[in-house]
Amino acid sequence: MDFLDGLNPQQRMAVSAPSGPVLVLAGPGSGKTRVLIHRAAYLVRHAGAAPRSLLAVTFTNKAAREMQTRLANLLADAHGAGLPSLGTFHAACARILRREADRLPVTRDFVIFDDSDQEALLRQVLKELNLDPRQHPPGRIHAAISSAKNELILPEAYPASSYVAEIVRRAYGRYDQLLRENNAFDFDDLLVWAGRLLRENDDVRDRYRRFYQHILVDEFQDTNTAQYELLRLLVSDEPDLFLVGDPDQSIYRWRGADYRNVQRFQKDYPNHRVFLLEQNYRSTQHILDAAMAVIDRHPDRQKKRLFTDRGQGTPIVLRETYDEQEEAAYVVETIAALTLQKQLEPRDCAVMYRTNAQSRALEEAFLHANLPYRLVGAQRFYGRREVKDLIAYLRLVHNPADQVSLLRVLNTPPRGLGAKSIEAMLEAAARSQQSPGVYLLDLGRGAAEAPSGLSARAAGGLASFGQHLAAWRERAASLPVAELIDALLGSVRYREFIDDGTEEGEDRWANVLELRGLAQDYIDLGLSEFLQQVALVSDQDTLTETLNAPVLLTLHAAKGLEFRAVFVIGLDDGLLPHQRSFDDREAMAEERRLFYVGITRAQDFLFLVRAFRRHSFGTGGVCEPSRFLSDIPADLLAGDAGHRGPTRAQALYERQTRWESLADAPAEPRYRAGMHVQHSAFGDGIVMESHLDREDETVTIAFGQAGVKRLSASLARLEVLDD
DNA sequence: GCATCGGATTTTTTT
DNA sequence: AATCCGATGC
Repeated sequence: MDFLDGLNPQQRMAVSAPSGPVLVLAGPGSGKTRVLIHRAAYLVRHAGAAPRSLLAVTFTNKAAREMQTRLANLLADAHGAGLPSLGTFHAACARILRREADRLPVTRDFVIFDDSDQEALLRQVLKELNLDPRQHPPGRIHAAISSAKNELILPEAYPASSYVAEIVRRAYGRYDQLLRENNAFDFDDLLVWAGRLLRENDDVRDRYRRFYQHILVDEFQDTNTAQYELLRLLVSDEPDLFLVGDPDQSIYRWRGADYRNVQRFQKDYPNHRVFLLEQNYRSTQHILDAAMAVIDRHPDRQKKRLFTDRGQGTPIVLRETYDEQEEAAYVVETIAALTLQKQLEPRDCAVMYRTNAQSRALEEAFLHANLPYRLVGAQRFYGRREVKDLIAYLRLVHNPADQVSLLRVLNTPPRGLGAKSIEAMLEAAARSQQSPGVYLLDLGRGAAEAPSGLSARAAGGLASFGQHLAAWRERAASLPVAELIDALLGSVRYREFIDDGTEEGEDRWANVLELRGLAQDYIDLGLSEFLQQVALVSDQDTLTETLNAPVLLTLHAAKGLEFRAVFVIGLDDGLLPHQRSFDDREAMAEERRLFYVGITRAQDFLFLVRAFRRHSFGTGGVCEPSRFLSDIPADLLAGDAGHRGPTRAQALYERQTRWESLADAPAEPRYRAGMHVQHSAFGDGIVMESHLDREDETVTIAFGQAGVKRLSASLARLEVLDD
């Protein structure tokens, strides 16, 4: 079969374009991922490219994974020649940096600092510089440093244009220094240093240029300066660059993304070709018309005309509710009604909002209705304390120079090492010109002098920690990660610390075991690769595909997804567009695009919802409808936009009756009592009970070895052996 | 060294 | 309103 079949003429032209710089401007739902994947396949099948000479980069792991699977299918019989390199910008950079570590101010064992590590390090910096973290919030300084890095501005070049800027400049310099001392890169460094490596080492650059002859980029509108420069360094003078993107969907400006890279590219590569994908395969014409009405108000943009052959569809519903409770109730009720009428499945529905805080009212409403839901983002698995603790232990074992991790675990669980002992230890380490971790190792085997002025107990505690660390390091060299974790947890009696017998304690311990299970799943990965995996994979992936429930997510998180029914809630001026964007033209334009992204996620049904009154920060206020709403022509809309006032009692009553009928028609649990399952850490077991809760399925299993455990189905990776 | 209290803070967050 | 951080007191 020819894989150009099934593509429309525009898609086909883009896919089979001659080698060279290509820009595909693709409207929402126009099959841009499809085009990217087919282009990769085309290069291998028709242009005779070696799969390995392809590099495809995406922004999310999810996109990378999807591409991987689909590409593997397309290239199924061309196996043996290997598969293209495929991953996120950050993962690709980490791979390169690891390989070329001897040219860098870190060792091959460097670790990757995430946001909370970065903030911890910044707190340390502020302390050193005698700055009050209240007046200079670490988060804000971190943001400033991050955008400087994304703009490729080095600390020395950071403009000290104001007092605050001077503070940032100094913090930035010291922060970077400390990162090197910790043998660490932060997220942004991965891009910055990969670029630096290629810029400063001609031989390395030539090597990669020869190796990657074809580069493909997804969501190009979201690249930042560092990423764009990196691309320029990676391609030769006659580049085969295939970029896919949509400037109308650029929503990460505040993270340094610059859709003007699209224009920059057109200027830098005057011989490029542009392809426009305008046919939409996702939404009804009503939805597209509304989307275009919103985005056409956007100044200076290349106009795209979106069309579909899916027909007009149903009108868009605009609904004004009294407050956020009624807003949430309306959403739940409507989803309930749609699913009861069998118009669609619960999983076909999504609720999108501007800020995470808005999920709260929704969660309560779903909870009250006894309906399950799936929440994207918010409470992150890797953000949980116990998970971070364990990762910090592993990182310390892997890289004793990692001071941030050391300080995190040194007294966790408490072992009598308080602020004073730690200070003395840091001082002694500095005096012996060692990183604190290495110093503790020395102290453990009696090769270093104990810190002065400490109680025997504290000094003993430090030495004993050093001995433990040495023992773990020894084991790390020979044991799989999962077994190292066992040894570690056992020797610090972590379970006793975290699991206090309450339900919460059990959950915490279960999270620890899930991480262990993950290590078991990636049994082939060494400690280094495992840590990198953990650092670069976010848990957007925790989204359970199997649970049949509506999805709650921010508009940002919704990009790239589609649902039959979409509710965009909180359409109030001040929320969308967000108040903080009011006085910034560019920011307002981005709010508009954000709304556009939300609208264009919908396939069949679109609900736009707002509340007359909204409680924020304790004070309840009356709000105006979003200014974007007036851009949508009235003839596309249905609903009761003029209806105001407290209909709560009535709504409450209705809710009650509908929920009762719904309670017995929830989504199906995946596991049933009596099933025989296998867990990577606990072995074989029998399911005793399983139920759906808010965003997941909780399974109670009796394991032969490990006893009875309650696990969450989305994380546990259970394998069903037989029912 | 740990618990508790008080005060400040509150956009979005691919990696 | 709720949460998180830091300082204070035991």
